[in-house]
Amino acid sequence: MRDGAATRRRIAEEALRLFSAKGVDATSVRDIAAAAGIREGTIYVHFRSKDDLAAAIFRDGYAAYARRLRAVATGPGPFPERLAALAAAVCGLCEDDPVLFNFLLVAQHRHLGAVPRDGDNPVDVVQRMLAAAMESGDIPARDPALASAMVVGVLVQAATFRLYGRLSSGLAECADELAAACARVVS
Amino acid sequence: MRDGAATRRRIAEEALRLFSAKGVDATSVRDIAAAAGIREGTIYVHFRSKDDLAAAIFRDGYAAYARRLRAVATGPGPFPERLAALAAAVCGLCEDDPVLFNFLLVAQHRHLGAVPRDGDNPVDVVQRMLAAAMESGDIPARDPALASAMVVGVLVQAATFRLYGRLSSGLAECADELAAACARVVS
DNA sequence: TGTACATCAGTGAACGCGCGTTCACTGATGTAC
DNA sequence: TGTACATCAGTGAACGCGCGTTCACTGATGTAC
Repeated sequence: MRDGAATRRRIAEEALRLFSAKGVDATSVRDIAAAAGIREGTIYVHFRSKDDLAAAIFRDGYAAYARRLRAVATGPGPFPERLAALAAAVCGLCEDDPVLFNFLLVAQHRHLGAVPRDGDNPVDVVQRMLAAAMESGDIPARDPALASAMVVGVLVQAATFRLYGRLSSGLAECADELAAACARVVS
Repeated sequence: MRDGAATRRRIAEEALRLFSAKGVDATSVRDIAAAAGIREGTIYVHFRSKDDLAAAIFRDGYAAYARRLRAVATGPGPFPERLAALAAAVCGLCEDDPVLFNFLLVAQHRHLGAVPRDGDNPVDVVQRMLAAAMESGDIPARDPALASAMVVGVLVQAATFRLYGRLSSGLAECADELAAACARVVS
């Protein structure tokens, strides 16, 4: 009955953990309240609805993800280095916070429609980076959307395989190989 | 009150359509029954539960998908041709039956755990094809799982972009370019 | 061909359960005087 | 410093609704004689 911001954070944290593990629909408001050590009603002090909670978690996680990618994608270095850094960043995000990564992966199909196309979006970050590289002649020109599908596909599918236990090694050990694959696929 | 097999097929068809459009959880048994022109109880004549229905649709769709890929992946031609045929097959499946493709995409995270690793699995088909190509020296040796992630990633992400309207052209027009991208990424 | 019967797809109404959400209330905290 | 008050995070019990599922029953169909 004190620090509202901390409670809100705890609700979001526990909801993310449960949404990621069981899916949004299989997680009840009571599950979340119990995990956060509060009553159901309290959730509605901080969020308008369960759907609003899920959307807020997705929006924030997706935006944070985009920010981290933008930081390496728009750096000053040469394109090949920035592409390698991008691959490493995706591997790092998947390894460091698999719960968030898995949630974004599973929930994307539900929330992607509501994502703004303003750059707070990991895919747009990649697409702009590749479009700029085409303009400056670093890579051959092709449809930037298709090129970003290739790079995103290589990285996200590898991360997905990792989450599903299809990969024998960790993503960190694959980062260099994935970076090289991204370079090959857009070359 | 007559042809049970036809009714079962109609239930599965309408359920697939609704599951693909709204998601499994947002589709009620009553929705499916109404779409199929029957009463709710009839669904339980043909399926043990709603979950069983969704699982059966996923299993059958995934297996059919695997069969079509296996047909082109294990053909007699040289590896580059078979890889190109694989890319074309994925594009064809996405364009010909976007409802099924979208359902498999969205529902995979729920049902992938129950998928057997016996080759009735699109990913295993690709992985085996690439492992064989490595053995015969068609492509450099690397972790087959990682290599299949790259190829599957390129193709599925392009198809995903297509379904989300991120691609200006159809997948059929991209098939050649995607085939080339797959060849580059495993080279 | 006509009759009796078994089968089973399909019906229709009902079941209870768990869900998301609401709301009057509590009580700790910070602030004004 | 002490008192009165406003604020608002959090409670606890309850709400009704829609969900998946059940089941006794119907009646069309195919079969045996």
